[in-house]
Amino acid sequence: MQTTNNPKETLYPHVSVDCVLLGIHDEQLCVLLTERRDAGTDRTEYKLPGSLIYETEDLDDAAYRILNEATGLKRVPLKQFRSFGSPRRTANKEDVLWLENASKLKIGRIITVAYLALCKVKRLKISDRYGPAQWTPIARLPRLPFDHEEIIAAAVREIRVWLDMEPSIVFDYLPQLFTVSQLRRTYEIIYNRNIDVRNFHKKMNSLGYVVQTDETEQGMPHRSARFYRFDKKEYHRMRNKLNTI
Amino acid sequence: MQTTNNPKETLYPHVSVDCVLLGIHDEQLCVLLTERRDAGTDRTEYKLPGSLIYETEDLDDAAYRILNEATGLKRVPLKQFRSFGSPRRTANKEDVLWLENASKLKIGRIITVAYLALCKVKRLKISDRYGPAQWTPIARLPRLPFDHEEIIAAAVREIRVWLDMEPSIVFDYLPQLFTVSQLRRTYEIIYNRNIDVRNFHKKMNSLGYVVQTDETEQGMPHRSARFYRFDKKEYHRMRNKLNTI
DNA sequence: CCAAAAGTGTTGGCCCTACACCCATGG
DNA sequence: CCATGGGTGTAGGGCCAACACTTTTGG
Repeated sequence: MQTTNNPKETLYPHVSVDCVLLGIHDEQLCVLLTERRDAGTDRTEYKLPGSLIYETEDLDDAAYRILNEATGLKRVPLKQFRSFGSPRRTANKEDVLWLENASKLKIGRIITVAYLALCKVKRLKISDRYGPAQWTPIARLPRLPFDHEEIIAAAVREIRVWLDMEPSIVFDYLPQLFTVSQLRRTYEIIYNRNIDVRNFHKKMNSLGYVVQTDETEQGMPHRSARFYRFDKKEYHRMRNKLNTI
Repeated sequence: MQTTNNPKETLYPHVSVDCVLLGIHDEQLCVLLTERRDAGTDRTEYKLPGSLIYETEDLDDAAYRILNEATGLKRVPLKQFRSFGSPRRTANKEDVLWLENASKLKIGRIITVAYLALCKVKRLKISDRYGPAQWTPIARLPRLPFDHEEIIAAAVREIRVWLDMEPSIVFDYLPQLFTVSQLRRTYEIIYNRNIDVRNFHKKMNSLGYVVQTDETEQGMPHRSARFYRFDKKEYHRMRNKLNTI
């Protein structure tokens, strides 16, 4: 892959970054998987988007690079949530062969640092670098290489904690104008439970940073829903107030 | 350090594990630092207990090895909380020289995986492998190598979140029999705020897994306090019930 | 008897939950 | 006019915070 000895273009074959990019498609929580073509076979297998880091690349920068290569997105909040380093990660020789082939490097052991994001499905641009990407329901994952299944399970647990502590990430996911229903469905799918409609309305109206607009959703075969927007300034004002107590 | 090519005794010079071992001493939150002797000088400097991992060593196993080498403890709950991999970690040449000297390996870039634990101060046994260890108040840290100051700051934020989600870790820290005061002081020091005595008593009595014993603390120049114990079975029973809803 | 810490209840506010009906729109 | 989802209020319970006095012990 690399063509020079410039450390910015030289891979560091000991540490990788994998991104668990979550999104919602057909009312299901999905994860973005990229195709992995095994040399010499015509099977198509899937894996988490990820890559070895470069010699002088920061972990966060590597995660944003992978995000961008896989989706075309740039400013989605990404969270490092755990590192996986079991020596048995590379127990499957087929996985190692594939990686050695893809990186042109001799691979021994690899520690991977896992990142998490909530992404808009629609904005997805298919990357030509790592093969096409595909949203796959969490509930119907194919067999994945290394410990990617374990990483995804940890990510699903983690995003709920993250969303509890930093509700703004859900607004990066939604369009600028959204209805309370869209917001509620998003929560329901991420937490995998039903949420009471009235209580949810009350809650959102009490927050202060979810504000009504005068616009409504048109063309629905039922009463039209009001659009709301996320007030980022108010959100950060409230957050700072809490932190300084 | 290593003497053979056995992978169990060969260091993997790309990934290290650092442990932020927190404890309470003189009513202050402290972190365990180990001495680092710089070759050729008689200065004594300090660092977090940590080490490169071995070729075939799991990250968690490395963390427990470091815990044991630094304190003699074996079964303290350790939590991986973040990895640090800025290429600028190794910007200070003195730090790199020291590490190369200590490991007898050429060091380029290192990613470190940071772990956290709450340890009993009293049980501390001084390790002879990495030099003596010393409890140092968080509020008065010396200059530390690499990004150890940043790692400690992240650990202090993290332990509060961890304790909120997994209250049992505080009972691993306390003696088997403890008074409500001891428990409360522990919380006060970790969260760095005062806690109302009556409310705290009520709360602990309502939990179900903090149970009275018939024993009392003797020899105090004031009314003697009742000892309580942690009911581990009840704790896990309640925890499972919550998770299955 | 004094100092020092142990222990104990009540109240109000906030937030969460449960719960049922009318409204607006497109077809 | 009907099907579909949009939108609304109240009451009860649990948890938290604030707050002051009596009890026990050793010296």
